[in-house]
Amino acid sequence: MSDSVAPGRAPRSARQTNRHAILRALHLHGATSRSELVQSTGLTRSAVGSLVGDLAALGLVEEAGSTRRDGPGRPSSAVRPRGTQVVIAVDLMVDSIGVAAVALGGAVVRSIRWPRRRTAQPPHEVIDDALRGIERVTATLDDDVEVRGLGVAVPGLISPDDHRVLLAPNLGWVDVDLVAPFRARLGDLPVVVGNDGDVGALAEVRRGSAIGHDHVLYVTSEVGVGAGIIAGGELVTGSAGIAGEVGHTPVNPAGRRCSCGAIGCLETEIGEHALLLRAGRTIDEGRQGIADLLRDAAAGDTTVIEALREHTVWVAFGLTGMVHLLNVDVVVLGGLLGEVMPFVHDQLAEELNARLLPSMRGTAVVAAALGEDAPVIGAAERIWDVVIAELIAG
Amino acid sequence: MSDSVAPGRAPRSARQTNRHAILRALHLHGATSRSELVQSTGLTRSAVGSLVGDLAALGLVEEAGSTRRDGPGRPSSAVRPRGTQVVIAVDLMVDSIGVAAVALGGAVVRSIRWPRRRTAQPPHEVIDDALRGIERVTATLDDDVEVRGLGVAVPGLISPDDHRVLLAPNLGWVDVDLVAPFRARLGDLPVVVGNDGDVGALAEVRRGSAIGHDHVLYVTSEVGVGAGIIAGGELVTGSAGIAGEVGHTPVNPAGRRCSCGAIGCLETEIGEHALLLRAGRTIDEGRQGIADLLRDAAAGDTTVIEALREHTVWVAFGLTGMVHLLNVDVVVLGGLLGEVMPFVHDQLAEELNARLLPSMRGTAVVAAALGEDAPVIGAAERIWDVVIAELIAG
DNA sequence: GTGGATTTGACGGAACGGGCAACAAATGAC
DNA sequence: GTCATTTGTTGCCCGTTCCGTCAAATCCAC
Repeated sequence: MSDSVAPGRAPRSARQTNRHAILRALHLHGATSRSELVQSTGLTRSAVGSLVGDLAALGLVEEAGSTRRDGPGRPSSAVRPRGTQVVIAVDLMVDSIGVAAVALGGAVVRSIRWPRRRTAQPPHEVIDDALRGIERVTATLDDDVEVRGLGVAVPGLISPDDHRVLLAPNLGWVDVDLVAPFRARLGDLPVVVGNDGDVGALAEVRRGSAIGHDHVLYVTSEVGVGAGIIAGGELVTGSAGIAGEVGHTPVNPAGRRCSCGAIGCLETEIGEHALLLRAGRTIDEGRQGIADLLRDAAAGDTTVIEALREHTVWVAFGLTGMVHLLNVDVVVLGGLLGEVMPFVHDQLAEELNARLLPSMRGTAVVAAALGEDAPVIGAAERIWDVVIAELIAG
Repeated sequence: MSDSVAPGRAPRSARQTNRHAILRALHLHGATSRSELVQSTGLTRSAVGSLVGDLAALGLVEEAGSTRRDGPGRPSSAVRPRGTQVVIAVDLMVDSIGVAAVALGGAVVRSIRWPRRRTAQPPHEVIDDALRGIERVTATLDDDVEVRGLGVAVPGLISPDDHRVLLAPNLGWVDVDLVAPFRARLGDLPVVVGNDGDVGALAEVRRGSAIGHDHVLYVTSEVGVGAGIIAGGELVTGSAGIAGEVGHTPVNPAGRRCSCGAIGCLETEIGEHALLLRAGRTIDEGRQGIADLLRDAAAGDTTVIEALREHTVWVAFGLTGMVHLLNVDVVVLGGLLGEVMPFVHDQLAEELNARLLPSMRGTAVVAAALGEDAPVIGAAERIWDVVIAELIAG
């Protein structure tokens, strides 16, 4: 039970809470007028003025120009996060590694991505590769830019306590510590490691196609299938931080054998391999095979279109249980599931709605807006949450 | 996005927050020494003393006697919720109606339950029936007892905004307002209506077999199957307040036709009717049929035992997806699923663990400790949360 | 253009609540 | 019985927000 949550040891911590509320609002919504801040926080003009002054003194925000054209009255000055504060985000995917510098407020300042061999590789090689990418990114940043933290997205199970990678089957990793090696090379910056499904959900709900929704299910598939859950506006990571591991849920007793040993897991029905096999192709083609397949679908290849149709039946089948359990506003599909959406959206919406209870038929299904960048952006959001809390305390 | 959450307009609202923290701790953990409150809240002795004084002046708590026998030092006085503050909780089940008076701190002061015909009945008849029960309960309360609110549990979909019963298939109700009629007869008390699965989960996590756990899945079945979710210590009710409606999730394409029109819903595999049919009995026997069946199982009836075995396979199958998605500490089974646990616990734990990912194999499965009282106790918890917030504000 | 209405920002005083330190009270250990 | 230890109480201090007032900046009507 969340019990020892110390209440606001007012007044000092009340000010922290209020500073946090303002900085968080600026991070999430971008430039905001001071009068809007007064309304959204419920604080008085004097309090907001004082708090914004604090944040400006810390170099986190700046006030610039007036903003308002509706009605009389003195225009309110705009407060916006300064672009000189960034975090670095790293996304270790199966096929590629992405690195980005993301400013307070969510702007992606720099972003690079390069391919990776889809084979098991020892962690230290991957870490070195990522560090070279980080250096390429930081080298191009302006001199006055400060790096405040590092966020990492990994397709695996992450310990919520010490952020070790407990298991990443698709990378071939078992119990890998990423925090120490990264921190050793980057100074004592705060480092956060998150599951790609979890941070992907966070990215889509803050910067992507589910903005403004409090109840969101994000499902993504490459080789594996993962999900991220937002309930009541908060990320649900589960008891051991491994919520959303839906890939090995049994769905088809008449299905193929899964890498986990069971028969007919969701992953064996809606993962990349499943789609390639349904279309009569081999699973060795990887991302390129999927790209080829989608090009053929666009060209009208009936075999591929039929494979997509079958695939979509199983996607709807798998989503039904999750939506019934969670009652979300919107289901966001990333990875392969997002890529095929242009071809299957109508069929998927129809099949899903047919299976859902009448009360849930309004549930929207959309493709991820951020595509393959979702995890890296989500990793940035995760670390920004931590950094904001730390900066405020100082 | 939960955005307009006004931060602590300190200092006044900080005091509310602190009062709330203390009263909530007393409600959840019962009598607590003042020094324990100092530790758990992080406040100073003076602040706790002042806050407890407030609560005592409001008639909500009392200080009585000393408590401490470990080591030297002045013993700390115990603070405990006063039993003169109660809420009324009502549970409208398919087979029965329960009414209880529950004190601050969770003690059940009075509790009655009487059977109901398992047929559709117009709402006003049920409400009148419940009101008579409420009067029977309140009539026996001491004169100095104050009733502060009413909580209702209903097996149906409840609007989170106005607490209307949008749909209760097993009661035969569509869009029923319970709040107005109850409030009309009980004065302007706060009234809260909740789904039986949701409040059942709350009851088990606060007063039952999942105390202390932050991530809990509660699954219950009578005729229908419902679930309640606790994630991060908070009840997850979903976008429209109808999370946990897992009964009509498709699980068995080769199954029977469900009342909802689909084939092989979870409800048609693990509901009461499913078990009765598997054992070769008719579905008209209702609760009595289940009681007979369990008696026969205890007596060693092999047909029934085989039916329970099959039933359990499907329970494990259904739970697998939910546990993979939510990664809970513990799964609590109520209703029929709890009643059969003595016969199937080992098989269920084994089958579930065999299907779960290795990282989740520690997930515990237990029978609900509160049995059929879970919804009524949970309804009391829901309304107490509201009442506590109101009392604190005053 | 000019003056009034309106909204916002800044400043000073007031109230409120928790932290802190000193002291009194209640117990166990010797 | 004395001392160490822990707890409750009291008075004072300090930080934070709130409130009222005034100046500044804009829109609008004339």
